[in-house]
Amino acid sequence: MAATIYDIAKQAGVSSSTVARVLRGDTKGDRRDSAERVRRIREIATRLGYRPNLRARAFSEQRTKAIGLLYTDDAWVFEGVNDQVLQGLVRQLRTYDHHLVLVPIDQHGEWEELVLGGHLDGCLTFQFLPERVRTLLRESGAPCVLLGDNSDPELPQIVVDDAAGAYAAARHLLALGHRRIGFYVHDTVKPHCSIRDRRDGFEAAMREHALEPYFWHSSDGEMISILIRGDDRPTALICYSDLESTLIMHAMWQYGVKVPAELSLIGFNDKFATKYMTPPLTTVSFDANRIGVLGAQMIIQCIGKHEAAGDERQLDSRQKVSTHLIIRGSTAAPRPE
Amino acid sequence: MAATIYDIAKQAGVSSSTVARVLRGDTKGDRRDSAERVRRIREIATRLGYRPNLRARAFSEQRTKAIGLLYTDDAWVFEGVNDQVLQGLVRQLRTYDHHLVLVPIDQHGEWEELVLGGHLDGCLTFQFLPERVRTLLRESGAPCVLLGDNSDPELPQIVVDDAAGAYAAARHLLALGHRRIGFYVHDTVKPHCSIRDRRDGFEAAMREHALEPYFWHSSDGEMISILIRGDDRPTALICYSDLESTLIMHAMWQYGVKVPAELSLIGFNDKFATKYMTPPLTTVSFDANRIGVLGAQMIIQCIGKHEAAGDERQLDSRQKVSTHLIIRGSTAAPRPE
DNA sequence: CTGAAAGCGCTAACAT
DNA sequence: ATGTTAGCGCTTTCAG
Repeated sequence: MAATIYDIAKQAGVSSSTVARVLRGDTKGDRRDSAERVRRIREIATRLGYRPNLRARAFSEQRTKAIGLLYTDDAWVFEGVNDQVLQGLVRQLRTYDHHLVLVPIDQHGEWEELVLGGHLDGCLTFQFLPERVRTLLRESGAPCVLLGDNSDPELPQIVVDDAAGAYAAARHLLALGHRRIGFYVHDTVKPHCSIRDRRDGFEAAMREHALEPYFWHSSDGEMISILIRGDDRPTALICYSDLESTLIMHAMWQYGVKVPAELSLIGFNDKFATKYMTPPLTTVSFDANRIGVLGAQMIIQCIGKHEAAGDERQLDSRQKVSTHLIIRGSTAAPRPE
Repeated sequence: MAATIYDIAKQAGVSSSTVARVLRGDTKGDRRDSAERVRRIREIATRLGYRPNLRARAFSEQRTKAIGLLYTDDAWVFEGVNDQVLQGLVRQLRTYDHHLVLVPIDQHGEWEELVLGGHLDGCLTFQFLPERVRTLLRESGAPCVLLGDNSDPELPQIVVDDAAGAYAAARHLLALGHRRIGFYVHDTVKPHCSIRDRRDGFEAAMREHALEPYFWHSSDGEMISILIRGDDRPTALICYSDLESTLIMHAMWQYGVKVPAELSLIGFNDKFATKYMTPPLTTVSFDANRIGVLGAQMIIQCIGKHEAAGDERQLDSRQKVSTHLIIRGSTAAPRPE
């Protein structure tokens, strides 16, 4: 049986609240005897291997120090760059003495218990959540922060400057002399604000040159057939993510279309493997880890338990993470026609 | 303010324990008036939007339904195939009404509070943990299950049949006619039982043919220089993971060594992208998701709270997940010399 | 079948 | 500065 403050109190011959105070470090004891007592209490606590019972504390303080990461789609959390967001998030939360709980939102609604039952002090999410979820969240009173999503202006959020990234990508291609440039999103990609934002950035750059901004939201099969059709095919393609880049790069290799000589390719996200593609992929990159770090700061701030450590300045409720273009081997000037 | 069982009790004119029982479904009420009461209590609970307070319940029941995933190395959790393990784990735990907490083990030892403070009913880990961690775990009384690790025979574990996978890989190469075959591990790979196991499987196959089982544990630079040196270089390489495959495949492309004509390559793990490498990678695959599912079942079984739903048979405390070889384009018969 | 009451271990307001 | 006491909301035993 684990030791409690009562056990310590009994052995030390003091009251439990004294023990609690001493152990919390709330001891201004200047007087001699007091200091001695403090020392003894500490000593007994150590000897007994005392550890505060977190369940009791959570009950008493009415908070668990648990932050939930809500998601409906596993792939979106684990398969993209969001794994890096997760890393940053978890580590940063630990520095605030909080921990992260993974909460997949399923049909059965067990997750509702978690949220409404007060097990979570706050929530984070990568995605625009179903209306029902958002209603429940509001009801629960737990604050919620959006990670890499700007679909709900009401919520504090960490967003990526996707538009700037796509704009830079397009400008790079334009500078190389490309004119027929397309933007491609695989049709299995779930709706997300980044699609809109990246497309916007791309189109802005094209408009500046009065060029047609081709856009495809289709299966890889369809996209590939467009790319290998001889006439009027784009000479450069900006892909929504590294998924598309991978598929297209592979298909071009199969069909003998040379990258970058016959087709320039730009991806998004800079996943590890794309650096080792043949050729290495030119890609738009951003510091995903930082999204997690900022998200952690933001949710802690929202919970408002931050007050004690008031040394950090307030974060604005909308943080933007910048993007930058990494130029590698998959882009080059188009072949003269 | 959230409604409690007392609020309901007052409105229904019954005691709180009656409410608790009814809400738990522990109602054998056959008698007329009783059934009516039950109905009314339920009705009031719904109207008040009652949700059991999880913090109070955790305190009372002395368990949180939280399972911790302990890890020291972010990469090992998020960057390999373990993300799939995670997916399976989280989903399966939900079906048991438990949730997963990510617990990075850091220097500062805040994680100790979590474990020793009784916030976790059980633990899982991918890695052989530092001695100190294991001691504390034992002390805390929370059961611990190993995922894809067999380094501690005392603990229940889910392991991968890595030896069989490597054996199959080697047999495939031998059948193609290769004789100089190597096994390569990148020197940044952290120590893990799978290295030993895969190597063992490889060596077993080589021994059957009385062939020398080359083994390298080195930087990619060193490995590459061996592969491009003309004489006596291996004609086939089994890589410890897809990391090595990716690096080697890329380097061979750079140096103009044809895969598979001049070098056959086999990877491990079957990550998404390897299917789209040029050429597509022959690889050893296993159902990573299943490791998570089994891990969840195992830890729940260890916690012993499973008893209520005794419909499932006991799991043996050592589960093995099988591997199989996926033959794609990166392996072929060696060039005649 | 129902109600009363103890207990889970800690925090915090209040009294000394 | 220290002790007393009242919660926090649920589960569970024990009477009735």
